[in-house]
Amino acid sequence: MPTLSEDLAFRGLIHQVTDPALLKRLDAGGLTVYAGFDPTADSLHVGSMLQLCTLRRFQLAGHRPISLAGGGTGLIGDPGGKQDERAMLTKEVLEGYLAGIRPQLGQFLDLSDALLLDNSAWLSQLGMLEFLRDVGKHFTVNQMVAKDSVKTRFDRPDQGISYTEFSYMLLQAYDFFRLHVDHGCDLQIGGSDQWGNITMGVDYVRRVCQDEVWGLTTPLVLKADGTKYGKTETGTVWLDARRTSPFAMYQFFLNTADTMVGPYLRYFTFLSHAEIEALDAETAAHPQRRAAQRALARAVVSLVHGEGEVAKYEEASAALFGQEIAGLSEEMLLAVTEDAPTTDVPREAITEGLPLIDALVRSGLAASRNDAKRAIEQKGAYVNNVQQADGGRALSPQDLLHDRYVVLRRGRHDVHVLRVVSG
RNA sequence: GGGUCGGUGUCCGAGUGGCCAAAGGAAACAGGCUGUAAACCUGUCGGUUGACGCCUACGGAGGUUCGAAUCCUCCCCGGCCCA
Repeated sequence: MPTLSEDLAFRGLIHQVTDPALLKRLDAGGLTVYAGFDPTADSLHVGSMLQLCTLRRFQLAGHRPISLAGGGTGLIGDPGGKQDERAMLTKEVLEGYLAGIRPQLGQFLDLSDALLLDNSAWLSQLGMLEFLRDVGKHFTVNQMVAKDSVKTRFDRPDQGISYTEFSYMLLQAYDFFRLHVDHGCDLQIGGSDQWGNITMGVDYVRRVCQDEVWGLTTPLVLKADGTKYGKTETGTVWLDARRTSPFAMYQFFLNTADTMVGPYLRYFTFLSHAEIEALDAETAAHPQRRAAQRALARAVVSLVHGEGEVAKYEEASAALFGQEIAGLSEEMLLAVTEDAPTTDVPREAITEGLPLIDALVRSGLAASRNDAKRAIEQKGAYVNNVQQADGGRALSPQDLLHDRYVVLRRGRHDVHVLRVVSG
C-alpha cells in the first residue's frame, strides 16, 4: 500500500502545498482536514467530486474529514475564478440549494468519523464590529488586492468587484480559524482557484493562535481541450440522479477523451496504481476498446449511485449504441427504457402517424422544429438506430419495437426512448 | 451627487438612419474520417414556413422618421474619474 503522500502524488492531486513538510505529516495520519462547498445549485456536480474523493482518500489514510457547507459564504459569493460579479441568491433559494447539497457532502465518507458542518452556524452569528476588529484587523488591503482572484477583477476594464465579494476571502479565513479552534482542524484542501483563500486562512490561524496549519490544492480538472470540466453539450453532469440520470452519467464518462482518461481514473476512482497503469497501457495499445473509459464509468457511477445497477447501464449502453437494436429482447429493451431518458406518447399518436420532426421536438432531442428538420437534413436523426433521410417521415406502428418502443437518436450520443402508453 | 465611457444574438465583439436576423471569432450542433475518442475537413447555428414571407430581437419605456441596433427624451444597470 502506498502512503497517502505517495498516492496523492501518483494521482497528480497535489498542485500546491503551503509547506513541503506537510507531505511527511500526511503519512502519519491523525490530521483533521476540511473542504468547503458553496451552494450554487441544488446539487453538486462532477467538478466538486474531486474534493469529495480527496477527502475520502484522507479518511482512508487515517485522517478525519470535515465537509463544510457554505450556508454563510454562499450568501456572499466567491469572486475566485469568476469573471463577473455574482448574482446574489435570496435566502430562500439558498436554503433550497443547501437542502439538495447536504446529503451529498458526506456521500463518500464514513460518517462515523467525519463531520458535516455549515459555516452559517458561526458566520450568521458574527457581528460586523466583531468581524472588523477580530478578523479584518489582521489583514491589509494591500495583500488582499494582490490576490489573483481580486486582481483579475481589478484589471477588467468593464467589471469591478463589490466590497461584498471582496470580503469573501476573510470569511473563508475565519472558517478555517473556527474549525481549527472548535474541531482541531489542521488542513484545508481545495481546487487551485482556492489557493489565495486557503493561504489567508493559514496566515490568520497562525497570527491569532500561533498554531501551524496547512493548505493543499488540487489541480483544476480540465477537459481535453483545456476548458473547464463538468459541463457538457447537454449541460452540467450533476451528482443528483434527478438532474442527471445514472445512465447519462455513465455515458458521460464512457465518452472521455483518450488523453484525459488516465488523469480522470486517478482523480475519481479508488483503483490501485497497478490497475490504473494497466489501463493506461491498454489505452495505448488498443484505444478502440476503451477499456479505461469503461472502467472509469463503472467506478464513478458505482461510487455515486451504488454498485447494484451498473451492469444494467453497461448493457443498456452497449445495446443502444449497437447495430442490432431491432433484435433486442423485450426484457433488454425494458431495462434500457428504464434508464435512458424516456417520453411517453399516447398510442393514437403513433397510429395516426407521428411526424418524426414532432417526435424529435417532443423528446427534447431537437430544440425547435427547425432544429429537428436540420437534424434530419444533416442525416443526424436515427430511428431504432437507422439513419433517417426523409424530412416528412412519420412514425407508424411498424416502427414500434415489441409494440411499445421507438428508440430515437440525435447524432452519435443523444438517445431517447419513446414509450407508447394506452389512453 | 457631478463628469465621462459603455450595455448588441450562448459568450466575446463589429456595426452609428435603409444593402441588418445584424461582420468576425469562440462555443455548440450535424455529417465525413474513426473507436459512442482527439485532431482535421464540410455544413448548420432566433422562431415559424415546402418556399416567398411573416414574427421576435440589439438594456427598458416613449419619441423623431417613409424607414432606427443606429438620432432624441426619460429611466435602469455597469466601468472609470471627481465630490
